[in-house]
Amino acid sequence: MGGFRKAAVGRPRGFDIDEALERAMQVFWARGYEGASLTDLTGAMGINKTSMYAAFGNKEQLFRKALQRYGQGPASYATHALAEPTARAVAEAFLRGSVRTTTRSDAPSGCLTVQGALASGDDGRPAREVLVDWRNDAGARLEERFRRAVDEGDLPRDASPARLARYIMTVGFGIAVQAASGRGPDELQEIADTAMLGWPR
Amino acid sequence: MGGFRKAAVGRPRGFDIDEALERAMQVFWARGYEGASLTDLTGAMGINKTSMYAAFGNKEQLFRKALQRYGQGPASYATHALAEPTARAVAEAFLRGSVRTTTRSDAPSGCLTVQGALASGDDGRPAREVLVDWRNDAGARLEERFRRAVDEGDLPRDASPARLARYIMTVGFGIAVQAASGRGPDELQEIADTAMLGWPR
DNA sequence: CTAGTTCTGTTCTGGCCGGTACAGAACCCT
DNA sequence: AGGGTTCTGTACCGGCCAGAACAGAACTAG
Repeated sequence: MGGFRKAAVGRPRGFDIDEALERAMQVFWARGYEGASLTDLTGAMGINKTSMYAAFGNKEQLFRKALQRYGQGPASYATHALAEPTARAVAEAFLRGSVRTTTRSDAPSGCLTVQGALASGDDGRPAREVLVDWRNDAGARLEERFRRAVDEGDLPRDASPARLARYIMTVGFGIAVQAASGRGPDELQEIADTAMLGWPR
Repeated sequence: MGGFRKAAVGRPRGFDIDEALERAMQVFWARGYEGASLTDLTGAMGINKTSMYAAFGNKEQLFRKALQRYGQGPASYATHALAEPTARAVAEAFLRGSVRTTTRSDAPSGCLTVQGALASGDDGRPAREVLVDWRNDAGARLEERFRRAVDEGDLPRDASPARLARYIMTVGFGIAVQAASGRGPDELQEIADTAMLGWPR
């Protein structure tokens, strides 16, 4: 009884909701939350406003869906990196992933979660808050992974998981800013390598 | 024979142009270029639109003036740091300055040049470009200083000034993002210290 | 076929955006 | 005093914003 995601009755949707979300994600990625107007979004999605509202609710909910997709797609490196066997390998994979993701040729430069809403007017506040949470979550998962590494003896006893996680996140954010400024993948990977020079041995 | 900055004749300006610019800078700092509306700006400046247009030209020129003031005021650490005697001291002073500036209690969190316009709509493009230039300039001056350090034997022969400068800039940007996410000065200084662990000896 | 449901395109809204026109106020110089 | 100049306040502009109303189209279930 009930709980169908998609209704079996009524006029069928005339567009691919997944593809439309992908396009919307790219627009948010390039222009940020407030910088992306409904006209920009629906234009890229190939639908009109009414269809967008029917399918996603409103602009903010569309953004949340797009962010979710971002986390499962382009930013999945942040999760996959945690599976590396050592803390060093995790950090390296994380930074390598951030370099690749922020300099893809088929997507905007930079990181959606950084560009999305660092500063904004009042309308952008909800987006800003959800992005702050998103970034903090990513840091917390990294910290947890490093804590495990200490427990396993992979990191020295006196290493601070929180400190290392914050450091790696910070470098990742910095890489995103540099990518948005137009730096290429080679320069950024060099930065990532430099950042690992001080890693505990 | 002309060239007067301020006219000697006509009704005198009814507000302190310097103080108004200071207020405008803070609004741009907190909300970014596009996020700061003329209503926000003139409200904080204590004047109305007409006066702002008469004094500064338009929103973009006001932003440029505010950015200039930012460089000479809150962000002057970037220049002062270059005067430190060693490359390590320069890097440390630069990061320390970025931590302090992005976590001042009397100013918005974060860095104006990062928050101002990372991503934006079409209207924000000029601001975005001027900020990219600003950030690149800061990196170039750091690189030049490190190059001198190599010449002086202060840094090892095989050290890459460009690489080190980009790394320090990247960490500075990352710190700015973290500050905007609400991190406090102690956490950020710890990050800065961590970032220096890999510095060439 | 009809009724019910859902999607689509057009049209409209009130509000805010950056920017301007204009009249009057406040000053200097003669 | 009077003219020239510059600043200030009000009122206004077209344009875009996010969002809603509504009619009709396209489907399923009976």
